[in-house]
Amino acid sequence: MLENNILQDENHIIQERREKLTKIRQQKVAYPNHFKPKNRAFDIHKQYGDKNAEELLAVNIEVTIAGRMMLKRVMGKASFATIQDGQAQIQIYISKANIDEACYEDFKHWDIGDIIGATGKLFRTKTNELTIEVKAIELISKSLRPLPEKFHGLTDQELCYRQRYLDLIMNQASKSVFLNRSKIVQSIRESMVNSGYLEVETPMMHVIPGGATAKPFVTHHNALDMPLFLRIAPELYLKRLIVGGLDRVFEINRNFRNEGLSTRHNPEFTMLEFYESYADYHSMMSITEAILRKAAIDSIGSLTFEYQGREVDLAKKFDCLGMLEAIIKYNPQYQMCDLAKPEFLISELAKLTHQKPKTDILGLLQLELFEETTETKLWNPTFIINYPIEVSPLARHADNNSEIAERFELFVVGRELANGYSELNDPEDQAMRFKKQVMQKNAGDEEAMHYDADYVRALEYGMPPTGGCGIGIDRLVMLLTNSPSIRDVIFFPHMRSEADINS
RNA sequence: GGGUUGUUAGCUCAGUGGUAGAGCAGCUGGCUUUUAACCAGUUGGUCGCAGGUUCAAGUCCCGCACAGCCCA
Repeated sequence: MLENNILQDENHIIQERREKLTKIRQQKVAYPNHFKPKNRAFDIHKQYGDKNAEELLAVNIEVTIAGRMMLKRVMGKASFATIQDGQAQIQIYISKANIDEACYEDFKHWDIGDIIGATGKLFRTKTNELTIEVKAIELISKSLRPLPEKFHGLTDQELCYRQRYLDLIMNQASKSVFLNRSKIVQSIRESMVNSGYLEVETPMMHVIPGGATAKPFVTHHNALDMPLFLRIAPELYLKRLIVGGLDRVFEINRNFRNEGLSTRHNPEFTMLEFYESYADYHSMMSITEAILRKAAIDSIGSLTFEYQGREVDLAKKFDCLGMLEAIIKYNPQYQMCDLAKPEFLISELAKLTHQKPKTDILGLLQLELFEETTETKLWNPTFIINYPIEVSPLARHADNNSEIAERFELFVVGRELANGYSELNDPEDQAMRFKKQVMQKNAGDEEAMHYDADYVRALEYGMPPTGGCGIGIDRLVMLLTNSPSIRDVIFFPHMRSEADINS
């Protein structure tokens, strides 16, 4: 059955190449592991890119490279090929006059996509291209599948996502997105470590899913015969560490949410969360600004850039607005007094969404109206503060107003990028908030939180006042790499299974 | 979940109800400085899957799968 499926997408090109491979196997080790490249194309260009033909001749530099053959031009007794290694491409020149005749004949039958190694000295061609004049060349790894067409490359989005390896071979722009992703994550680590934060790892499998309002994935532990949930957020564990006295902690890791897929949602996504004792949501906003600026500089080298054709400016101090203020600022048809009336909000939301809101809780209605009318209009970075307490069950309430959480969310290009607050460290208040969540869950809200008794117990030992924040790494990478879809910044985004490959 | 567009050779794409096409890749031959090399010849198809209408379907109709975009 398996063999059947493997053969299913065989074609005559693959057949030809298998026959070539069979011949290679008869002569030598087909996939040898002895070739050691001494140079990389990027370094060669960097080091010798400014040397002219005479200078190259004078210094007589010999290099040894290995990589994938991307282009091949055979002209009788001499040929050119383009070799691509990790970072760049370089041209090689193979003349029958310079190498063994049998080897040259072999080379003529090697395919685009094959991985080869070559040694030779650098020179410039008539058209002034830096090129390696090959004196020894060998096939290192035979490629059985044809690469996409050399000019158009791979453009089918679905294939780019499903066969990312092929996308990375063919599309330098795609590779560059992922190089930037790595730089961004590295930059964030530096920001945190430089500020005295300790990088930690907390469980990915939770007995009680917590730290966010979201549907979890469920799995089962056989030996203990118990259900386990893939984590929706690390928050409650990181704050347990704050209770334990690790006073500045951060974690960059995956969260899992059992929700729909979209250009902004993948079921597993990467979050940075960080917590600092004796800090509050204002200090978290400052740190967030600093992290984003450093990440932009360290990856793309600028604080201003385009996202999907429109300028984004991270240089100016980020705007900061109350949630209700923001609604009114961007939707002047509303009055502040209206936004305190549930019946007004219900009728507005019904108009906007063409369905009756599922809740009559004031804070939830206000948040929903904000999401409907305002969120997408927040293009340049804007902190939204003064969230209703009902939608912030883990956040401290303001000292002078028990209805308002000391919480912010950061929006950029109309999307939520970060969420932080002064953490709720009053164990009795937290117990009450969990109880309210449980009531909502019992009333049918699948996303409401569970009661986490161990977390309350931890708070009962005393947690210092703490500020905490989460930043969506995938969305940050989208922003800084001008990527329209979250799938463009995740190597292997979740896809429905292919009908014919694994069935 | 709804709307919409797409799915044709390994890739990129044409295709007016009447014999399934091109370029690249592959194969054969030619060519000692090419640049998506070039020239000549040539192989390769379950037209996403399954039904229907029709003398005749890649093309029209229905359903399904997968994907893109928009909306929720």
